Amino acid sequence: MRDVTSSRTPTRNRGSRRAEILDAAATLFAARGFHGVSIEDIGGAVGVSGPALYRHFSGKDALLAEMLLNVSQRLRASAAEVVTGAGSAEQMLDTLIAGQIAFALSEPALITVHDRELGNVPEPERRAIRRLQRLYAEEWVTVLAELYPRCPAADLRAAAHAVFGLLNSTPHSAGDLPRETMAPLLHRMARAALSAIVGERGVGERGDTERGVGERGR
Amino acid sequence: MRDVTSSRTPTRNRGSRRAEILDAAATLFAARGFHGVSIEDIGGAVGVSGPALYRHFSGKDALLAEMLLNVSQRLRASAAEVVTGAGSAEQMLDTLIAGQIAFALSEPALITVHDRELGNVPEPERRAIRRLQRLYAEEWVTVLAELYPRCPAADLRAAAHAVFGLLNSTPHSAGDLPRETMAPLLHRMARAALSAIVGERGVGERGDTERGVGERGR
DNA sequence: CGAATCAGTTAATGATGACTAACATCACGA
DNA sequence: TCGTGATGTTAGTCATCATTAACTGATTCG
Repeated sequence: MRDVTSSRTPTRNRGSRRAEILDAAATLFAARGFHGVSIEDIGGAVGVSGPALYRHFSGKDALLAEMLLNVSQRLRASAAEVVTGAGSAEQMLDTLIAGQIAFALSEPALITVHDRELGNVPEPERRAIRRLQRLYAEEWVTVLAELYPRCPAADLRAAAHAVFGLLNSTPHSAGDLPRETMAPLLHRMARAALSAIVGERGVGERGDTERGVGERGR
Repeated sequence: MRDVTSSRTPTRNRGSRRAEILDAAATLFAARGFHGVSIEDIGGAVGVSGPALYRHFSGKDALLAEMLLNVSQRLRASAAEVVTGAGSAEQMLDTLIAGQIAFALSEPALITVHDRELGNVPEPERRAIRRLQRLYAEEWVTVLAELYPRCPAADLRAAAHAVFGLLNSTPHSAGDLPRETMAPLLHRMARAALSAIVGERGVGERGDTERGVGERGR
């Protein structure tokens, strides 16, 4: 359904405009949020003005939907490939981590939009995206379950999401470190965080039940 | 500047409406984004309709500004208190982590809005908020620098932000685990992630330079 | 050479939304 | 009791914005 690059590609410069628009829109959405960006803004960012977008997308919603669908498909496919392939669970986990880092570092805007704007995707494709996201997370859980068989799946899921948060934080603290330093640092941190899933007593076990920070405004 | 609860408090139920509005707005902003929420929506959420808000805030921007300023002040003050107080660096770090977890778990909406919507705050207070956020991060860096004196400050900063990402991920993976399980899990993961700042060779050092995930759409 | 289609353009149109104005309560304090 | 100020209400106003319409220039295929 919904033919991408309808039937034959438009003679000369194939879907380049389409990709250009998606790219510019991702950057803008990441910076100002879906509703903070106008069709005019997106058009302007690629050198055309306003309603030219409707030659490529059926609307702003559809643009966002395609963008997120694309991202979640890429992530999911790459994770599935890793987990289906050969190697120990340890190796798989390292490859999953490396893949997520590479993605977060090379496409920070997409990562940002991907976990912020799902709520603005219209319903048919919203479900599809959510499903792909869930499948992606489950690939991680599968590998983690092999490494920590005693651990409840819910804990593994929560831990996986926490690591996503860790790895996807790069867009926010961007630019401070060169990629060659940042990537191994994140990898080590993610690896260590996951090693801590199992509940050894005595690390920092106290204090988590304390009240909220600075209970003033109540 | 800009008197909160102007001069004397309004006769009966002091600033309760104000707080109520801030609370409802935080939830809405977290769910649909600043521009995705209308003044009517916010009013409706507290049982008044529309422009009643202007009796309490000078505008939508000002509402957001006050909300974020409040959050960053609370976070910063609590961290400063920890670091200024007594205890080893290890203890301080645990207390910082516990504080951040408590905040993220008890006020997920505020945490979400806090690191998404800064860009929509008008300029006078935008700088103030950014400054407080920076100071908060620097409290962490101070403690980390004591624990890892050989490590460049830039790395520590990046690591701190990564841990913020890890801890603040709770709003997204919300509900899966009870707080009594989630809090210690996050604490252990954060602690372990920070222990990995120092670059031991041989953990997962390969593979981070690989290409982006599923290099299709190019 | 056409005819068709792609890819743009500018000018409506119709909603929505932030903010203002003008008017109503109602609880005090003098 | 009267007035004053805090707090609401409803009905504009003015912008902004997504989307559509009507039209134009190319490029390619027959």
